[in-house]
Amino acid sequence: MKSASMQDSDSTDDFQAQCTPKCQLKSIPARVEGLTKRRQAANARERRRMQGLNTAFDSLRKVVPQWGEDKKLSKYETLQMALSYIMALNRILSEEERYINGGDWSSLHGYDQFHEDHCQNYLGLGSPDACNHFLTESFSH
DNA sequence: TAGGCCATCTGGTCCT
DNA sequence: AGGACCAGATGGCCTA
Repeated sequence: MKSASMQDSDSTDDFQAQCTPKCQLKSIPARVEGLTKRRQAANARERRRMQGLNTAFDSLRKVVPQWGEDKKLSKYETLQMALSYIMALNRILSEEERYINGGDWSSLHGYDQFHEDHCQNYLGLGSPDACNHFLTESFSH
């Protein structure tokens, strides 16, 4: 790729400045090979790291409410969904505490707030039917 | 076909 | 020195 070739030529220039022509002929292929091997090892590590990240995203998708069975949430959507879901659960917990301390379930708004936040801000779903279906699916378990 | 999403490569930076 | 993490670039695939 573009940046790779730039970097390779830069390091080759540095090397040529410190080495005789004979030395260069002998060692450049070995040096390039060494660089290539290190690069490939770094690429493999990066691939593993990103695969680990994707595994984590998959785990998150499993515990977060999801639209239907077919539509896989994107990474961005997964993070936004997790955020609003956690916030909604927090609200429910704090309102439950209020109820236990003499409050009233009619003031339970966490569920509604999650509905409003997520449908409108994150998924851009303005339709009441779509949002109601989402609510039913999300909190039925 | 344009736009969104993703995987991969890469170089730079920080940490151990 | 080597590994982890990050962000930019690039190309492939899919969908409206």
